[in-house]
Amino acid sequence: MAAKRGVVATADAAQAGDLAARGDAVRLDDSASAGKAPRTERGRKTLRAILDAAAIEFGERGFHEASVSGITRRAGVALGSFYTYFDSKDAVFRALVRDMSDQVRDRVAPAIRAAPDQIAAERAGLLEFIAFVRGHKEIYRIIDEAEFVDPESFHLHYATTAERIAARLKAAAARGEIRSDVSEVHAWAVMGMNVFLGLRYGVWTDDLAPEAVADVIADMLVNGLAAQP
Amino acid sequence: MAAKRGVVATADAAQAGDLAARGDAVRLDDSASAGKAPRTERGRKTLRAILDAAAIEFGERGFHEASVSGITRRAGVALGSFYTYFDSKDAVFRALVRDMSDQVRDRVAPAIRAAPDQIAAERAGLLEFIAFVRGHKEIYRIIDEAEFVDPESFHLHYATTAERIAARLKAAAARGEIRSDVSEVHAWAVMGMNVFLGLRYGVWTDDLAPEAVADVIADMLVNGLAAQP
DNA sequence: CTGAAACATGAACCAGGTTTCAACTTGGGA
DNA sequence: TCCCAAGTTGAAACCTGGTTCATGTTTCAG
Repeated sequence: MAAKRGVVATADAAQAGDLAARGDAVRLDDSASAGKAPRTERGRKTLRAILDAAAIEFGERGFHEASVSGITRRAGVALGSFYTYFDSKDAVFRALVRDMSDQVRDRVAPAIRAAPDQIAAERAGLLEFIAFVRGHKEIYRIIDEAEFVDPESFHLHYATTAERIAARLKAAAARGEIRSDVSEVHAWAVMGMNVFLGLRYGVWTDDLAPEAVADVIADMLVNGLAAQP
Repeated sequence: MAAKRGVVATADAAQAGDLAARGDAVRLDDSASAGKAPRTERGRKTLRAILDAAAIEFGERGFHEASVSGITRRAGVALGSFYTYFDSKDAVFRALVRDMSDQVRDRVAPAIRAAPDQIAAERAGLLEFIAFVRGHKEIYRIIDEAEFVDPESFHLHYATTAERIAARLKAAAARGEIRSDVSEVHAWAVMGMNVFLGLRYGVWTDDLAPEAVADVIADMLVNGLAAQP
């Protein structure tokens, strides 16, 4: 768990520490609504506290149950300060969805890149994804709820994820590592598997090691479900 | 498209015709909140109109954007009549989630039962599921939003679906039709694939025939992703 | 036919939460 | 040191929509 960062970081907000720990100032500034980016260090700290608090508030209560006053209370700032950085409740949510989507990608991509072959890559990707989810159980509530609150981001998240999977499968096929006829359908199948396995073994319970899940799936990707010889 | 059923069925409500066409009186009576089941034919018609309208309203606008007055307007009944049958907005939603969950099962199960072997069964199940989804695009919005509005139903829906899949895979394994080590992990993988393929090829666009999707997946279940000899 | 139960109606009530705003504080550059 | 743009504050205006309820209408068993 990250240490507190100044007086504005309440105990609650500190729980989302690594969101802030990335310390990505450019992306942080982008997160605020247009024309509302902070201009001083003080402002950046407040924006950060609000974003961290929002991730927790939305994750725990869902978009509609969540309240702006709940966010500011967790962040330890006044209600009005929220509107210094965001135009609306919707706006923070949108910022958060984009941020979460980016975080998953940034976390999973390196693991995939480091794998020696494509089956190992899919295994590593799933493994890393489940691990990520265990540390960010709020991600499902936020991305799933985007279907209703911010459909564009929802669509974009899954469309680009599927495209990324399709691209890497096709590249692997070109290298002869997997079957040559891989398609968008395979990509969506892989994505669907991963998302549901993340929900079941990442969010719902920790009763099975991510490695065990990844092993089963890697084996299934190689051999299918057919009876083994 | 089903024909209108009496004056209370507005054009909008009639779109969800087959919900009513099942004409399952017992389940319909269950749908109302406790102690609010209709006792006359007139009451049953009104409840049915409200349920049909609710499916459309929730499907189009999502739970929170949807309004009780929107439901009653579509159903062609007064606002107060809603509370003759349901205790709250949450209550209709809950009734609808259970109903949708049952509908999917009732539609997919026979197709699976009729298949000659387990791979054919999985293919038929996916095929039927995509077909069902194309006729009920609102199902994703309703079941997905249950994660927030009615978590128990959401959990139950996926937990029981996964159990059903696991059970049929294990039975097939016992018959020697598929690999003998199938587990809950395989079941969740299959479910995840199906759900996402339904979203992509059932809800998002109709650009690929369900048969084509099902063929690709059936082949993948037999041979995996590994390079073909 | 008749009356009591079931059903229908929609204006009004009300709680809860978003957003505004005018007054106040802070901090860093000149 | 002084100044002012940036940032902070929280009470209250404002909205929205769920729920209630008193009144009127329909149904059907006896």
